[in-house]
Amino acid sequence: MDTNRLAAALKALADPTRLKIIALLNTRSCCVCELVPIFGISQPAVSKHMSRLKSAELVVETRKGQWVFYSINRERLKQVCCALENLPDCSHEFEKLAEQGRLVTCE
Amino acid sequence: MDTNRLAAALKALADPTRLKIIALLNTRSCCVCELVPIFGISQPAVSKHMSRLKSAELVVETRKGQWVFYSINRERLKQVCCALENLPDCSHEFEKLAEQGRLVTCE
DNA sequence: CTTGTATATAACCATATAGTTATAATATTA
DNA sequence: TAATATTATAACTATATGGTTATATACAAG
Repeated sequence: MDTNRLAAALKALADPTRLKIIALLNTRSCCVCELVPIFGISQPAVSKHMSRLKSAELVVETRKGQWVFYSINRERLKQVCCALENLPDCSHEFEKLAEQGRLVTCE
Repeated sequence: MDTNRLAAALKALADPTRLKIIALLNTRSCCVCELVPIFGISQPAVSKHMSRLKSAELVVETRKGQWVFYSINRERLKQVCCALENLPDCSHEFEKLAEQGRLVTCE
């Protein structure tokens, strides 16, 4: 996963409400109307959070009658963790700097 | 690490520029004047990014003469990964919902 | 077909964010 | 001390974000 994609996924996670939603879904799938009383924010606010998490592929939705159940995408979450633990090598950037004589070699 | 603190740390990481800075520092410590030509943004912009990373304790600074070298705080980054991999248990929230008769038990 | 429940979307608002330029502060060097 | 280089801060701007209310859509049950 390149840094741009990783940053986008982290952005989806980098909000206290969405992060707790992910923690909740890690325990059990649930629907919007269950999340509303937990967070004390409006139903549209919860829907928007779910939409962001869905865009980041961190959750998947399944309609069951009038309810839409959201489940965590553990694969994706694992990918994010792995990407964070295995940051891309950037030596080439330092080589470029060296070529340009911009490398600061201190002491 | 509670979800609020984790969200704050993720926010610091959830930006393409800062994420790449972290990747660069993972290869080698460096100073602001080296980062400026890499990203092609202004020096104050880089300084602000470093300030955010420092606030999140993801980097530490060391002044060496006229330069300020920034190094990655691998411990902290590891903490973030671990926290993401071990999300807090939220069963109590579902128990509360059940008590309130708000749990949606579908099918 | 109408009513009620659940969810999504639209329009809006206040605040946060990532950049800019200008300037101040810190350290080196002549 | 004066001049130069590096970094940080201040003030500003445009855009993104997280919330709101109002409304539309989807499904279930009379």
